Amino acid sequence: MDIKNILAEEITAAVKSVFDHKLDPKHALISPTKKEFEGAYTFVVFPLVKVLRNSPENIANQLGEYLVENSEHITAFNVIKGFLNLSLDNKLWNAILKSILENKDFGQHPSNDKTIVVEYSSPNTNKPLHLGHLRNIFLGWSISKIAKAAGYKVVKTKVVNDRGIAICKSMLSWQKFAEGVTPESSKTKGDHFVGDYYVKFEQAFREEYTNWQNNEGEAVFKSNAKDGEDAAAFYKRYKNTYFNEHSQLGGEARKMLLDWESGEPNTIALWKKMNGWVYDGFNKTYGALGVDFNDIVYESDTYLLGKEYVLQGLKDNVFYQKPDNSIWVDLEEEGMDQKIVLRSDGTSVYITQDIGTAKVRHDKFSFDNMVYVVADEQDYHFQVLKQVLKKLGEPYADNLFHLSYGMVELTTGKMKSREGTVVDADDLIEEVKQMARTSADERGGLSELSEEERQSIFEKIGLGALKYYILKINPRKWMTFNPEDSVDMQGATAPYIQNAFVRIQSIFRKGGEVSTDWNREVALSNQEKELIVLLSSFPEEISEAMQKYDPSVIATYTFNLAKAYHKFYHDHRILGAEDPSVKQMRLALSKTVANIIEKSSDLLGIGMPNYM
RNA sequence: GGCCCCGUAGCUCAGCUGGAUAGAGCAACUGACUUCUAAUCAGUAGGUCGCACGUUCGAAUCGUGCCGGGGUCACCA
Repeated sequence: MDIKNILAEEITAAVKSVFDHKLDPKHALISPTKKEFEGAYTFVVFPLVKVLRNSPENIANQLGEYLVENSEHITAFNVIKGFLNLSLDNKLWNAILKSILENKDFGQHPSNDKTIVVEYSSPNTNKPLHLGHLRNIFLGWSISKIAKAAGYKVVKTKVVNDRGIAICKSMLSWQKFAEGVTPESSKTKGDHFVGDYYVKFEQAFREEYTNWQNNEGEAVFKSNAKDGEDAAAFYKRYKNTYFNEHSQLGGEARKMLLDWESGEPNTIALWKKMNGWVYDGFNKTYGALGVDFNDIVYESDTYLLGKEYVLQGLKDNVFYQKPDNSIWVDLEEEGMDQKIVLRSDGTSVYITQDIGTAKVRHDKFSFDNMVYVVADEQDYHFQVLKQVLKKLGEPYADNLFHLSYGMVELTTGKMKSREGTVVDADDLIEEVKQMARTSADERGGLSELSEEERQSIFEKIGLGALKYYILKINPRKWMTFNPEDSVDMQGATAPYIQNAFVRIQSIFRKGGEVSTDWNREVALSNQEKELIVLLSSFPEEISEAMQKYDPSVIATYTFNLAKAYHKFYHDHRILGAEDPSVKQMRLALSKTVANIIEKSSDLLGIGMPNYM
């Protein structure tokens, strides 16, 4: 039972009957009436003005009169300009409330027999997760939940970048400096432990580079600097070349990478050991965040993938080869550049792997859609990937979606790992929980609960606040992370939403009992109707969030629902309602609101406490 | 320079598949707790929707051009 559908049908019938015109469903624009006007839903008649060659007021008035006369649901109407505002019968409001209360799966769309693969998180194994990863993880998790609610079968996956020069740096650094210390012996979380050695490598390398600059580097500077380029600028630009051509440490790290690629047993053993430490650490973080995956792809398994497809593409003239044997694709007709797809030595580049991974995934899951949750600095890469797959004739190429999200910046500027201005994920998680605890202590509640229960509540509140703070913003936008705002507990925040839920739980603890059996003629207040309108729109909100790949749609919706409830709660007595039927209706309404708040928040990965 | 994204209240953001007088939250100020949880509610104040043209009954929303900010254009990932 969906109000908008009911109204759309009745309005279509009215248009047919009054004007003998078949209303285009696209023109059946029905939206909740703005608060300052009388009525629950509004039909916009402007699109009919031209075809009916009549004034908006006339059309609206005639339709209104017809509807009040002929519809059992519509009790009154008013017309303002081309807006036909309709009031609905109490019986309908009560019936809708009952149907939502009774439908345990309300919001869940029927299966569409489609599979969607969501790739998110995708960390490197040389350092711990930070704030930027959190935005990625929250978005990926939420989109997975939303897709499921929208009727998809969902596969959550991540690509672990577990190989390459970066992890070799950590390995080499550990070998040189650790003297056998392990995460266990130093009581350090594994990913942080390995990250520390990565930082140590960078420090040692910087020292080495500075030394070199003061000795044989000077000659290189003099012979290679561009006109007018000063030493600082030159050495900044030259850093990579130095690493590859002069550096002792760089040489050792590259040697390690070659050993790894050739499967040298000691190197492989060290690599496995250190990555194992990192995974232990990551798993703790994922656990704390309440997220998981169905499928994990390791780059070490896939980094050679895609080559065969590229060679096939070369045969099919999708690609072309340069004299040095490197293989390229020409996308200039599509407004893009020439891109390399296979190196001259025959090894894969980034995009080669992505081509391979896409194909393998399609073979494995026969997905209909795939979403890559990846930061917007890779917009161009995904445009290219999509176009290349299209050229290769992959049928799913058009169904790839890059959920491109903006960077998270700090109030002090960009996060830079090299400058140590990165907000660590684990630290942040601890801080937000602590803030929730401090806040609860300040208001003196929850003292009667066990420490275990309190801990669980603070996790929900603290993490909820953080998740909501990040997810409420449109993914596309860059955001500035303000630590104070992120743990704000008032206004458009998770705690505000949780508080609405908790208030409802409290009512039921104080003796409220839900029954589906109440007098269906009970009159509802405007606020009660508004709540029902909001509840009814939950399935649509899910569709919209899915269609836009945007969890902020759900975040805004959930806040609006909580807000409407808080207001209702303030202005109405529930347990102390004047009439038993009214009381039952309000209990049913409260229960339904709690259900939908819980489901809707769950789509954001935010849990509801029973007390706060 | 080419391509892409962003620009709405002091701050953070909704609204953008054209629809009513552009909305929230925060911050500021005022008020509401012997009452179902005040992590709440109500009120006041706050706007050249970056600028200019155009499209039409109607533009924050669509188009074109500019201005400002960012990203990207590696045999890195």
